[in-house]
Amino acid sequence: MAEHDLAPHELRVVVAVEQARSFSGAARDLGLTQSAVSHSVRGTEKKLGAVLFERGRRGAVPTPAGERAVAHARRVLRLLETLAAETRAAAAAEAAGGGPCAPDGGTVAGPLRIAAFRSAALHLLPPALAALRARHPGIEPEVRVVRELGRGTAGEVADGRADIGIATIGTSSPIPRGLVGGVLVEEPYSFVHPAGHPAPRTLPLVDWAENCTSYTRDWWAGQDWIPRATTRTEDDGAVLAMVSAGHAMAIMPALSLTGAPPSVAVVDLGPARPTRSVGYVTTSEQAGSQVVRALIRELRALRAQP
Amino acid sequence: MAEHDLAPHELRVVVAVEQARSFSGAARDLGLTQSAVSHSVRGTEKKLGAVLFERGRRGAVPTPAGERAVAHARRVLRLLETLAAETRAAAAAEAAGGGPCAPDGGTVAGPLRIAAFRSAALHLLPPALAALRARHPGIEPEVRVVRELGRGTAGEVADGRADIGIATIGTSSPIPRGLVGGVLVEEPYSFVHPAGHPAPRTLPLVDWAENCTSYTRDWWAGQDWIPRATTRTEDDGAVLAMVSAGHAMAIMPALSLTGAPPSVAVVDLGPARPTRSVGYVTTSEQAGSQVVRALIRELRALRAQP
DNA sequence: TCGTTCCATGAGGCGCGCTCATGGTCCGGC
DNA sequence: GCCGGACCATGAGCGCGCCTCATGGAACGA
Repeated sequence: MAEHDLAPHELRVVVAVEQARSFSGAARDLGLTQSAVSHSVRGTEKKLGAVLFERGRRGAVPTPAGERAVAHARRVLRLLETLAAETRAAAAAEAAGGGPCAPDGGTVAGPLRIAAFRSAALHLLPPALAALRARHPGIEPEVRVVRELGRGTAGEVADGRADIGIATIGTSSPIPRGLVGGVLVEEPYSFVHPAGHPAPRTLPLVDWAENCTSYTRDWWAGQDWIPRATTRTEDDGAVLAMVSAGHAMAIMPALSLTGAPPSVAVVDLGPARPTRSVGYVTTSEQAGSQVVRALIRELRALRAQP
Repeated sequence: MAEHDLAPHELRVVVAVEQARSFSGAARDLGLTQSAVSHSVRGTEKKLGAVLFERGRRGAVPTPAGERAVAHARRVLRLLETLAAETRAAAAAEAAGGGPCAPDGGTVAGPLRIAAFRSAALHLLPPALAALRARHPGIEPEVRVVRELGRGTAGEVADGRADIGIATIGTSSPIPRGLVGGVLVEEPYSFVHPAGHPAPRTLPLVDWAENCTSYTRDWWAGQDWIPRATTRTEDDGAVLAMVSAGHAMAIMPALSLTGAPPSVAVVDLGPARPTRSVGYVTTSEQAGSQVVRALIRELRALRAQP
């Protein structure tokens, strides 16, 4: 049995090839020769005993086995970064604080890649990140907005492209296998319409692609009226703009309504209102890392004091 | 900035040094020279910019930074194993099933390191592992017997030396922080004595080091007799041997009595009998992995059909 | 047919991780 | 006190593995 293990540079090559969907492109990205990439991939495939990429005229496309390997490779690389950052931080804390030094919760440092859906990135993360940076200046957060469609932010985490994802969690989109997570806030939907409109129910309802209608469907079923028409827009920002301009009404979650202009009237839907769960998703490895835990702590703290 | 990353063999060295608490010991364990270990650790420390081990006359002891680094190193290595195993499994599934291939939950394969206390390893695991191998031939289980003393099997799991531990779970030994687990069986203690003995209560009581007396203490308190004498032996196997030979009586859990010879009489203690909980302990990371879940499933299936 | 754009392959240089050999330091024993 | 042993450190040298350079083959479009 080949006890050969995969070196980090081999993992990087495989990740780059998947991203570039081409050997020569990956070589350019990595500052290597196309030959080096070809040799490296071949060696990796030999060690694993599996073909990772289907080579074609138009580049290289990963096989199912390759997809898996790449996703894990990204996670390994990320964990190596974490190892280095946390070890350095621990050493620095030890040198500075001297003495027996707090075993945990000392200095936290290193990069933190966050994937979030739009309204969370705009309204939920900024205060949390401000508090995080204030407490731990060494952390370097990086937020990427990901549309909550398909595999959504959880997919980014599963594929190793993010350390933690801010996602909507529900029965129709549970936490995927192999990932861990938790609910941060249960936020209510409200009825929004142009302020001062005499008959908002006569306006067309607008919806947006990311909005999971399953949250509001039950509520609609219990109503004694249905909207005149339903149109669909790009995102919740566009919905808010249309409502603000007086052209539509909508059912929107609280997070999308943060900082809504006064031209938008927000009406609480009462005790039977629909709600959605917003939570975090991360990998089991990262769940143990200091940076991820620190962010979750700040997010939890916000819940009490928004 | 040194963009150098840590190679798997460097991680292995660091882990081995932590385990052996000595450079030369780690070298022996790895089949390397003491010099190689010294060079490797020094290089790793240089790359990380942190001292990982305090070298002394009596070996090497990890610094706080070293502890962190080792813990992460074990995770990285484990994740690399998972990468290889899952990639191979995906490739095999692809080759066999052909077609678009199930994205998940298909073939389960890879190493599975189990720590168990003696009687569980002897009587609980074999049927579960047999069923596991039958269902998933790709899994490579490895059972290590660990005395349920001190940190016990849970300690093995916490330290990354096992993926799952079979442990006794109770108020005096709860599931440690940071680990997850569950109860598999609630098993009763029985009174055992030499078959045909006219007055078994006159025999001395034997106990063994691993047996947590807290389980049986309450029961003894409710009895109207106390044993003539109490002696302590190595393990439950020795206890059974002494009872079988006619020299003693004992209070033993069902698992230790599996396959007891006919020379041992087992007496049910009735509805007020003491019981103990046997369960599994694993890390939150491993809890999500396919192999661990598969084993737990088999163990649960056994509960119904022992 | 030629040019372009992919990936594959063979030969050679060179860095890195290994071993061997040796040295330094602290300890306990006679 | 001095030696022997158990540690780890360090320098020299060797060989394997990874990279580059150069070249080849295959597919596609003009």
